[in-house]
Amino acid sequence: MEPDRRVLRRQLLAWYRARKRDLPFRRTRDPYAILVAEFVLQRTRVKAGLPYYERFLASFPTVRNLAAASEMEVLRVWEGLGFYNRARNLHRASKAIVDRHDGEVPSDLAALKALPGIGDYTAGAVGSIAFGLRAPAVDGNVIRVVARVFRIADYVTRGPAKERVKEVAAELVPDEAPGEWNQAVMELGAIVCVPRVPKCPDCPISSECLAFASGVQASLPVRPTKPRVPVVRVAFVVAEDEGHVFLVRKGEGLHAGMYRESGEDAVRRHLRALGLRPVRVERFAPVSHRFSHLRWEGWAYRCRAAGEARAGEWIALDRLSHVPLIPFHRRLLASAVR
DNA sequence: AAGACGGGGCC
DNA sequence: GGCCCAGTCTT
Repeated sequence: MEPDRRVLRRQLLAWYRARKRDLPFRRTRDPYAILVAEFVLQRTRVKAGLPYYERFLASFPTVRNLAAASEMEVLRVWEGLGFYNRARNLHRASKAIVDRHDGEVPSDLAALKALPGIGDYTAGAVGSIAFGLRAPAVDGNVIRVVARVFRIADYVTRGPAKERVKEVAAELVPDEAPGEWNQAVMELGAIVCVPRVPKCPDCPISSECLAFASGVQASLPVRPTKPRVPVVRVAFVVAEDEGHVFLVRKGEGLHAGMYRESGEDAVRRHLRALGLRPVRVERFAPVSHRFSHLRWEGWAYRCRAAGEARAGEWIALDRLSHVPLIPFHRRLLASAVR
């Protein structure tokens, strides 16, 4: 028997209103603050993103503030959170909002989705929470809750199961308080209907849950297993030349927009291009770092160069705190220049 | 439809 | 060590 939509809405909304966490982005009505929160929370747990949300708003309190900042300043605030294209896209979005929408976050779905970094989820979240639009916001939590309550047992990443999840999620959104409803489903997925061992005894809608009724909740939703993590051989170099460190700003790809050390060969090439002569290169520390989808293995080198750098990406040691680095590089540099 | 893109939490 | 997370963009 199908879950009762009316019971689902009533029970879950009542639970949410009584038990929701007191989160800073739930205390504001400012569409810009809500937009910032949604960007920060893309593929990121509330616990991990919260400090960054606060820090970001403290640094850029208004959309015009953000639009006026440089990309480097924005990335400095984002440093450590990951998925750095989010920061670049949010920055670009702020500029578009100033240019095309007179500095006001647009209040319709189409205009929201036209902004860089805003897809179906974020448009629905901002639209419903900030502007009361009856739009679904289907994130990982919603997929999990819907797959369980409606016992959707096929791969939710593709095909008809994916469509069914989106369809059900959209149909459940009530006319009244759509923003509260979307947050209620996400809240349930975040603290009760959790991935591994869901807390069904605490669940306000377990009476309507088809997965719970048949005891299969822990095995839903179903996702294809992911490919193996490749190993990348690397050589990182710290070049010492009167206190300068050689850094390369990444254009695109991994860590786009961040500064990082280049590989040994690239450093030698670049040093020569700068009119410098690599004099000595010595290995000083093994490098082993695992990311979510790849692993670095190799060595870090210290090198000394002769000559005087004319120009290029030389950053003085005492200015390292002013450029966006990934945390791994910051730690490596700290150990290298100690 | 699949792959790229971070980093951290948790078992 | 593997899985997952308040996703989006590009092939």
